[in-house]
Amino acid sequence: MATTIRSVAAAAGVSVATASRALSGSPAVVDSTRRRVIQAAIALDYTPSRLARSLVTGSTGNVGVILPDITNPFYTSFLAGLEAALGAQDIGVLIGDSGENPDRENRLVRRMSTQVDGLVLASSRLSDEQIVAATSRRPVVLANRMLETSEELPKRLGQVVIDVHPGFTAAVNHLSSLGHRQLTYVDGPAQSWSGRQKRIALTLACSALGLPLRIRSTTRADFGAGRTAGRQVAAEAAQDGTTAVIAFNDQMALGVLAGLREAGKDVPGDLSLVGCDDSLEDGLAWPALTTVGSSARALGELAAHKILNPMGQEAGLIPTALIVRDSTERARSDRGAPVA
Amino acid sequence: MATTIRSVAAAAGVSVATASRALSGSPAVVDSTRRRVIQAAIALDYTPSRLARSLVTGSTGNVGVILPDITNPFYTSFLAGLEAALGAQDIGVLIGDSGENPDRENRLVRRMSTQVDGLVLASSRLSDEQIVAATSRRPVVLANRMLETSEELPKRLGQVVIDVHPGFTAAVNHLSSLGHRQLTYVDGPAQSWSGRQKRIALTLACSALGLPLRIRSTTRADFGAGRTAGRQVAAEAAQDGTTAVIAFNDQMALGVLAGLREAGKDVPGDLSLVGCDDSLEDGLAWPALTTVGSSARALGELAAHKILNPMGQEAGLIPTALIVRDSTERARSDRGAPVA
DNA sequence: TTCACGAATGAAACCGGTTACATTAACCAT
DNA sequence: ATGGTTAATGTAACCGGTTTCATTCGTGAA
Repeated sequence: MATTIRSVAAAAGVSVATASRALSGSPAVVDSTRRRVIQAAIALDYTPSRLARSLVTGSTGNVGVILPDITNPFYTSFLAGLEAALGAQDIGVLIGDSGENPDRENRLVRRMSTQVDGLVLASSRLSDEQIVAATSRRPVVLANRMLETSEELPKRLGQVVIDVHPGFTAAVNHLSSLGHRQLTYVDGPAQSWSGRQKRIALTLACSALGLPLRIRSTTRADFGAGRTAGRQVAAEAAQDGTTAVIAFNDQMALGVLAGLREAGKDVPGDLSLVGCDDSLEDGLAWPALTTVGSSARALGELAAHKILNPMGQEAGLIPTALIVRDSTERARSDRGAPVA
Repeated sequence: MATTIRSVAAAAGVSVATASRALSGSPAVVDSTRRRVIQAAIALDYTPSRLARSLVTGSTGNVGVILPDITNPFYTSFLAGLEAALGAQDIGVLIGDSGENPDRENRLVRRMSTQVDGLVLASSRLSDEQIVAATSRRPVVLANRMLETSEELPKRLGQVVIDVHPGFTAAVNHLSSLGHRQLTYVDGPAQSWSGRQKRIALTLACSALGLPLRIRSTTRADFGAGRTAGRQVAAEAAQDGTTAVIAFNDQMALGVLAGLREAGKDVPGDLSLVGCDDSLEDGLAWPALTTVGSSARALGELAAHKILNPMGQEAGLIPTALIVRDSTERARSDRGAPVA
């Protein structure tokens, strides 16, 4: 039923070898023959089977991507960047949603491994050992995660991450200069590697300024978790003196915003709020959210590049910067006072 | 290097045929043998090659999905539903972003066709003929789009759509009962099938009530297009008397919201606003957006079901309903007047 | 005892491409 | 003319599984 290369060869009156060579542009075939073959292929509407080709060449022409949550705009942008960069090279993209579940993620790795040339794991929830193990199946690029190992990295492992330091220290400096003296960080899930990076960056920046930092952990990184955290922050702000909140990502920041409002707090009137990722379209939040921005899309493109050119062991870095909008304001206690 | 079924067979001391049977659970293999083979497979960390299997069985175990824009939350939810439903059956998902470009979409169809068991085209930008042509390669499920053809449908074509009528007529009735007498619909791209459905539903509902409807078309369905449309609506509202706006989708509604605000208009004070898709997380918009809701996720799940069980020619339907929130309010001209 | 039959396993073809190697033919130098 | 190159094409093996068909062996009936 399907039109194979043998039917094309027959139609063109040549052997399958010649047909294959003619279609793949080998120079060892004379022009007149090539024309005949191509004409036959067009006439029969022939499309070569990627499966068969992959089987013999050993390269499949597609890569697998595993994300913790397709729905999250950060991963969506990441995926868009990745897909665009790979699609431009005519490479296919297999996706899997791990639902932040390591077992599921591992199953996806196994499942995909035999039909991709490489795997991109975004914010992987696997253990270092599991990741190293995956490496023995296919080349792997970690995005938004790095191995803890100080030993030499597996040869077939690449890493691309967002460097949160510049953005988060800028955020702390910004809040400090606005007179905020007690910050609260609403963290994401404890296993998250990037969450830890953020905690470190914030802790560093705060201690450099002698500012106290309160860290509030959550189990998920979504709107709902942010909301309950927001309510709690509001309830305890009177005691602990928190006047500014930094959130793990923008979705949680929106949740915090909602939680604070439910508790009768105004942003930025009562508390200032800083998000992360700059994943919200203009005007999507009200007030517009001050956020630590970085391009998830750029991260995706970098990951694509890394999986195609495995050379280079150093981690690829995408920088962050603070994007000041309307959700941060001078601390109430500091209002009217001269600028520091 | 890779561990193949032959190495497993050798290790277990059986032929490849027996190894294959043992692993695929054929009853024609005695238990003791099966155990030996399985042990060998585990010892060698054997994972069967999907490629090789597909080549001979003719079924690949994955489906392709083509979306106009991965970044759009509607398609993201759709994709999430689809991936979840297919993943549960251990079916892989290949994605492609057409960028709303028919040529690109066609290339993706060709590219994927040899490595998937079926194709899901979401809001396809292809012509009816092109879609029918794709059908001859693989079974196709159209999502959010139907063929115009009155002739018999190709046997291998399924359709799943969102039935916009209930939601949109409810929206019109809702606005009408609030005293709005001139509505403006901010449409999406003209080629969009679902856009046409929405125009039809609105026109019908309005004429049933004797309400005039102004339709404003745009070229893209994103925030930016909504914003410029919002500015224009604000500028002309004084002349044409528009007091309520319905948007093609929530992203555009947010754009319209931003555009109106830039022009000094308040929502819902000056104008009421209705979105579509209910794609925004709780509290993501301010004020919370009244919207015509339907579950893109459910549509994705239905598409997954349809591609797995091709039986049934009738289009699958996902209903819509109006979700009233805070962006719609009694028309200013009508305030203080008794409720109709 | 012999034969038929069925159960368990093995040998080999096959899926649709690519590619190493063999073959043919044409051309040039001797 | 003859032998050696080289260019163009053909033959067949191969990728890693599945599946058809053949083979072997044990068992029960004749």
